[in-house]
Amino acid sequence: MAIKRKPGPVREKRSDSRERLEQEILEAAKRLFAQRGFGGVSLDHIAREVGTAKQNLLYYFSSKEALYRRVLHGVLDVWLSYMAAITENADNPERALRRYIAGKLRFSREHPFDSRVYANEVISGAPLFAQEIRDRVLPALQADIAVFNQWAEQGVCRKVDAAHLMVILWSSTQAYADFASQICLVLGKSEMEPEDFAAGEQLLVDMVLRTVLRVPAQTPP
Amino acid sequence: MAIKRKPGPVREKRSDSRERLEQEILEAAKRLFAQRGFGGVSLDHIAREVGTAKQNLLYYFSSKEALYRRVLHGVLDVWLSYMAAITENADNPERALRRYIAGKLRFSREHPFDSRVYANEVISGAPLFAQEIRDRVLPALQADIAVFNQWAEQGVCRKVDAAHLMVILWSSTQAYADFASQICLVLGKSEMEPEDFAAGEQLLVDMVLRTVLRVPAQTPP
DNA sequence: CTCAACTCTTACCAACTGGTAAACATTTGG
DNA sequence: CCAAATGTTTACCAGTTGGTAAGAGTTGAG
Repeated sequence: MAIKRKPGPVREKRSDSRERLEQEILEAAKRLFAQRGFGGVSLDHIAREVGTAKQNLLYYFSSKEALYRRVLHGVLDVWLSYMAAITENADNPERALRRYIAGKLRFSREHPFDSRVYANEVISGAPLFAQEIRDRVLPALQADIAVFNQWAEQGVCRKVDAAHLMVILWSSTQAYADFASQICLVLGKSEMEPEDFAAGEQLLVDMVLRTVLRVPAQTPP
Repeated sequence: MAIKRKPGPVREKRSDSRERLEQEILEAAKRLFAQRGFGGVSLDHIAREVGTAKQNLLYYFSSKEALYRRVLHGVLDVWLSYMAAITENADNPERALRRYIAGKLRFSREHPFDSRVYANEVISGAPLFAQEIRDRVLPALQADIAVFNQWAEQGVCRKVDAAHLMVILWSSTQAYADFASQICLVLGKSEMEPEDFAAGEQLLVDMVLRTVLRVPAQTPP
């Protein structure tokens, strides 16, 4: 549990060590915030998880809220890094949508804690997060919506309410991280497996392409 | 803020008064748990909201966890009461799906706090809730899935992965309660209006019917 | 009217909360 | 090797946490 401060044969530079511990703290904090929300986690709790003292956290992060904000910021970095598919494939709606959905589901599978931290924050009204969502998420999203509207105008796809389509895409892909415990109960498994993600992806892609595309996609019957 | 304990002209029976206060406590607790999660709310906090003392909560509910469980139980009551559409309309897939989606969205609009309490609990792994989900939600859900499979066998609708369809239906309808703050940001409003729910409903119904039905639904083009 | 049951309040408690101050230990540049 | 910068620990704090014990008010049935 407790981490070794003295490294192996090669001496670790102090700045490296600092960064490593900082990352460990952020990771542990993320896990715990994801599970219990901001108010349900104490600094002591996080510190114990990392194997150091609470006061040491406050050396690295000036307050609990500051730590939480750093976690949120990191979560958003990861989140956004999975979101570029639509604008990158603006010339090909089908590919754009397929990749977008695949990316978001990959995010849910690879970063469930990030997804849950995000969800917790939004559910509680995003008191600390609204500004950052406005600054970083909204522009990306509005670019996506603009691409949709462009497709519709060009007649290459059906006119849909792009904002609500995004809501549906988001929520159903994130559900595979946030509501994993419930999906497991439904599927009768203790843990989700790759094929479950694949099944969800296939269905969601099918639904979206049927709705959005003018010409049927080359889906297996 | 503080509630009057002395009632109006007609004297209130003791048992009525008790029940009323109990309900008030449950309501306040639900609101707060919805926003901050179990760990983020203190008994004192709830008590102040109701206008009584923390110790009085502990007279009505033996512990914080007991109170929380009661809230969860009530949430599930409401949740389930909106869920019967599919089995009730097993003879008519289109109507069943339309009503199911409409019902779940109505739940999100009319009971956002219930939805959020549910979401918080599931996100944190449903430690206290798993059994009740197994006992009360799963049967209803499996009945719905069975209806889907029956439709598919009868050839009246396309073969879809019913479990994952339910996941998508759930998550996207609940998103209109749980992620309301984010949807508002996207829509550029401070609050969602009935037409926003209607727009989401229309799109979701469209997507589902296109995917599930063999013959196109009578949707306006 | 009386008394027992019920409701609510006061007084506590030990454990924990986020946070501060300062002493101590360790590295590192010069 | 030394001093200054960088980390870590110890000691502490006032406020809050969930929970207990016991007393004070209030109510309704007989």
